[in-house]
Amino acid sequence: MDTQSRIIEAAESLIQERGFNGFSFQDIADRIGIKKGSLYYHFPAKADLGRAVVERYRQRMRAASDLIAAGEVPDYWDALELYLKPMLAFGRTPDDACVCIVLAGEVLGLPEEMHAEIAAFFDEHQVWLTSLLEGGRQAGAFRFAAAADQMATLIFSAMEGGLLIKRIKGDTAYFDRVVAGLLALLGLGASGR
Amino acid sequence: MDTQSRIIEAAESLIQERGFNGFSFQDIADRIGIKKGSLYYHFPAKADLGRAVVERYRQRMRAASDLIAAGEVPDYWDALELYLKPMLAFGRTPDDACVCIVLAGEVLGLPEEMHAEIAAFFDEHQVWLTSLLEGGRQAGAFRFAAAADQMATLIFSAMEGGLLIKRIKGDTAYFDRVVAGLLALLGLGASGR
DNA sequence: GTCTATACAAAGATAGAC
DNA sequence: GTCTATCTTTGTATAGAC
Repeated sequence: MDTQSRIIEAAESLIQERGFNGFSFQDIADRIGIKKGSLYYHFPAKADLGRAVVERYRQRMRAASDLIAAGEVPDYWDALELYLKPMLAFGRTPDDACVCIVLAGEVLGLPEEMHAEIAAFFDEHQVWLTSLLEGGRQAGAFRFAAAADQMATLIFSAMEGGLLIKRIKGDTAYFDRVVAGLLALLGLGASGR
Repeated sequence: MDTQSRIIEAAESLIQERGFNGFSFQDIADRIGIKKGSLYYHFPAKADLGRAVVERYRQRMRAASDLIAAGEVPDYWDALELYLKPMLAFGRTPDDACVCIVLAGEVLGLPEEMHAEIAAFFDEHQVWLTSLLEGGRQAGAFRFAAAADQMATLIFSAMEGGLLIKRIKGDTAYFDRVVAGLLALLGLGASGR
């Protein structure tokens, strides 16, 4: 892999572990075996690297929605499952969490350049999940009592919060309970799956 | 107020805004109008201050549960309302969030001394909310489909996650939707209130 | 593209005067 | 208890050689 990508990758995992202000260029240099000074050839400032990390992460987390939006996954249940896959995968390890929710904690300590990227992540997932849920309900695949946008907000918030909490406990069972609670309440389980 | 408390208070709001690695003793000195060196008389190291902040925060957030546990709030609905009050208050401002969920994001970048305090916060709320919900159900005040511990985990995670997300959007309506979704799904609204 | 060297500021922390 | 002064290390960043 090219150096730029390796830098972004190392930065992503450092952010996820310690937050944006919890690592330095030196840490990255150590992890990928390059000298600190060389990093500035690829990213003129730490803020630029931060922005690149979120951009890449955002794009990666959008992969499922793109497939689904393109009509490649006609079944609503398959679509929901595919969409939630990456988050559920984080939940299955003791130490992983969503990069954007970690960064959200530090808001005012972050360079301005990163704010919009992070906010956009939450916005697009909010919009997208809402329309998946609404579509699924109209198609008769999902059944739930509240408004679709409330539903989407609830699901997403619970997963994001759950990831942070399970991690500090080092206990994947915590996140499992979030998911189980969600499934039970959504009445999703009632509709055939 | 005494200097120690003013230091802890300033640190708490700085942590909440920027995370633990996003502020320095200099920032605190500036906020409360004292010299940086003087802070070390009260807290020998930043880690000690961090620990003190979480301890105080934890105690404050336990106030409602203590009252309720002491039998001072006989009605389950009143108890739930009182218990959730501080979190809901965070939700009503654009910039507030729970100190512990902010810190949870930085885990590996935090001094060891803080880990146990933070984990304890989440543990005690998990245990306590579970028993409140279970008690309320048995008393016929609450009605919900899932297990009480799943319910508690879901409610708490959703609020914690929701606070971080509403803050980065600067949009209190986001958190309102979390709460609305929770109420709708819990079927809590169905039982008389 | 990567390295070494270096500038410069800030952070964490200590010592000693008042 | 608070101040000034100082030390040390780290972090961000730049310059110039290879």
